[in-house]
Amino acid sequence: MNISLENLNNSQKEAVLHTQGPLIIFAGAGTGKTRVITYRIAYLLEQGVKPYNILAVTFTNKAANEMRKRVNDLAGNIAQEVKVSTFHSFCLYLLSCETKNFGIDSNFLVYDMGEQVNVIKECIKELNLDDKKFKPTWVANRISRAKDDLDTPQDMNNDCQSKGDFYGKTISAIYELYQKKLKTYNAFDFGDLIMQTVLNLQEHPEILSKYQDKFQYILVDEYQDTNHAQYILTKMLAQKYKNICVVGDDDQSIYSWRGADITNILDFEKDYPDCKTVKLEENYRSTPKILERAWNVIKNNTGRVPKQLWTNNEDKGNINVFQNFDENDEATRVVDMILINRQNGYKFSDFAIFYRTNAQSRVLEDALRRQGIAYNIVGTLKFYERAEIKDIMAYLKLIHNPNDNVSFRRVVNVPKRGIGKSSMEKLEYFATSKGLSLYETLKFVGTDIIPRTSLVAMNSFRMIIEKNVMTIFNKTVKEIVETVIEDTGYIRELELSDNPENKNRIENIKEFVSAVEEFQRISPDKTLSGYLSQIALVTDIDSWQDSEDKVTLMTLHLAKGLEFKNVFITGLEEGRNEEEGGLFPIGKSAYNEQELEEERRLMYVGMTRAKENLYMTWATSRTVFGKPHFNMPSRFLLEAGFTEQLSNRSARNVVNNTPFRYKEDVSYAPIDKVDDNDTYKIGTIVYHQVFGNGKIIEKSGSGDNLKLIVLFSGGQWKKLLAKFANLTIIK
DNA sequence: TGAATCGATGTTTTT
DNA sequence: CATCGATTCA
Repeated sequence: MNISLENLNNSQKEAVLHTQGPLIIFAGAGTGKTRVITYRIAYLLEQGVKPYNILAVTFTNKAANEMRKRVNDLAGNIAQEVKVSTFHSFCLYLLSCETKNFGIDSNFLVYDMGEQVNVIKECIKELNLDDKKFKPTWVANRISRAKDDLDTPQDMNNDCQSKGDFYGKTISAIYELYQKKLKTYNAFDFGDLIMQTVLNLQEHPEILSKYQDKFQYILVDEYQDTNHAQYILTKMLAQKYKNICVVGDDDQSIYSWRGADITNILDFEKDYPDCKTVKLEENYRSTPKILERAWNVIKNNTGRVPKQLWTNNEDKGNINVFQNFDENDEATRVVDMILINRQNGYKFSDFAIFYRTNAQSRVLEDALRRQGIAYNIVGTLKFYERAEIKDIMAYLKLIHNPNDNVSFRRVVNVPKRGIGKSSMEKLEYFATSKGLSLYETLKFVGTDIIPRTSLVAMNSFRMIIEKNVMTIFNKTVKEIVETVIEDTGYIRELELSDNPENKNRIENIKEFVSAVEEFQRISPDKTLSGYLSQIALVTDIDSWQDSEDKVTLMTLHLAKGLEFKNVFITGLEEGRNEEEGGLFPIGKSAYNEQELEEERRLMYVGMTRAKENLYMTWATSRTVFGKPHFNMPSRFLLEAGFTEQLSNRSARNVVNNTPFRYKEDVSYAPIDKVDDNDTYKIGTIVYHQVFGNGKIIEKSGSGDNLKLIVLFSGGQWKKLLAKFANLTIIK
């Protein structure tokens, strides 16, 4: 092996060659981050570092797979032994290896969000709490955040006690019961995977030491998205050798709502005072135009690590901003632009449509389907979240661990066996009083507790599980799945009904069977238990194929790390007031500086995905919950420097004749962040004699020179000199 | 027991 | 508006 570093620029080379000691790489969008990581690993191997001494952590399986593949291409088969995985699968691996030492039942499972919420519902019921006041999903969220911060139920309780937070104290009680239940069901949720790994390693220094010696070289990708628990985990592992390299971009931190702590990247230099810092600022992805606009947006954020992307790329392509009448108009416009632009030789797979919320995808899908354009939608109805898949999975989980009450409840009457609510309640009651799982209880109850017909049905259900439990080691996972489908008559039931949806469901189950087959082919751990623990960590984007010639639709969050020649960012709408909220920046985030900055980073991420053409669209009217809402253009459009745009009807004609023209206001004044005038605040609603009511979106200058940009209802806006505009403040 | 109907409720974003 | 849950009726 002989790694040539010819293909790297100086900063990249610096990052690759610094093999000993802590290193932080600020890698802006499109600056060849993955290339640096893969070269770095290859270079380490060339220097004689053993592959099994290297750990590379990413956030998605897709990123992990890609990295593994690219290291392999570069360094050859030796790279197979490098541990490349996501945080979650790494912890799963570690916990599975150490079940004995950590005192964990080796049959443990990973619960997904739905299952997590189910258990929480149970807890709320059991504690006689009002589920209106303690919304299960909200509680689940609170608990997950606590785990991200490594807070135990006791920590949470103490914390809330000292703050006098009565509500939070109750949540800590739910949290405590929830943990107890997870223990009896022998399950971990996502947060547990990380937190339990950390806690156990803290408790067992000798085992920690073993892993420190094993992973002497640690690489963390997307470091800006790590939460406290993940931060502690990497810090612990790296403590002995301090060969830790983290790669990230504070401007692309978009997961704080999931516990990601941006200070982890900003404070790295404090943790490792002797660390080396490398900034990658040369962008190889986008045109100068795109970078300039993206920069205009992101520079409005405070507390950034100073850096600015630049590029030598050819200045081609264009940026278009479209105002549309409503969301249907917007969708039609997007599809029109795809069809027009395709005549320039682009494939459908060169286009991506991004949106802020999943709900926006439907209208876009309809428009694409009308034109017969093939599309791939990533994220909404996740494959493994479909009811039919979850049903089959629940059977598998029960076979793996019959005490899993969550799965038991899910499928005891699926397909219909005539087991109703009242019978289940009786079983539940009896199980609670005996302290047994539902499945165990079923073995003891007689007709004195549950009516004969129901009991017979329940027992036939139990026999299906039992029969499969006995053969679990003689069969492949695929065979078990097939037996389950056969024994339960799941597909037969679907075939009987003439619900057209059922055809899809059957297709999905068949797809599921082939996915299981695929698992068997590639996974080293081919057992049922291996399968179940893997599958919980699989996400939609992992299986997304970019080889097909299809338009890609996804949320802006999922877009991170990807690139497309043509990018649409849709729904760029500013709300008119705090109560109604907007779409992007979403909801109340426009009124909270921290949240607003995260929205801005999300916009930045979206824009920097584009290689050649960027389209940004918004609609004056958008239907929300069946009611039309009137919005104004997003402030991000203004920040980017677009104060004029191709408007509704005229735009389409302009576009058809000269497709790639765009209007922009190059003299757009830089935004003055100093708020030295309290009369006119950003967000203030004002009245103008000619234009009516509007909202102040931006301001610049001061005193007599104070300039305001006011967006008036109806979507038009004006730059006004405050001195002459004679505005009346409404609110 | 289970299908049907009514009403409340909700949208960020997801490993 | 669409989905989920609870309540009602066959």
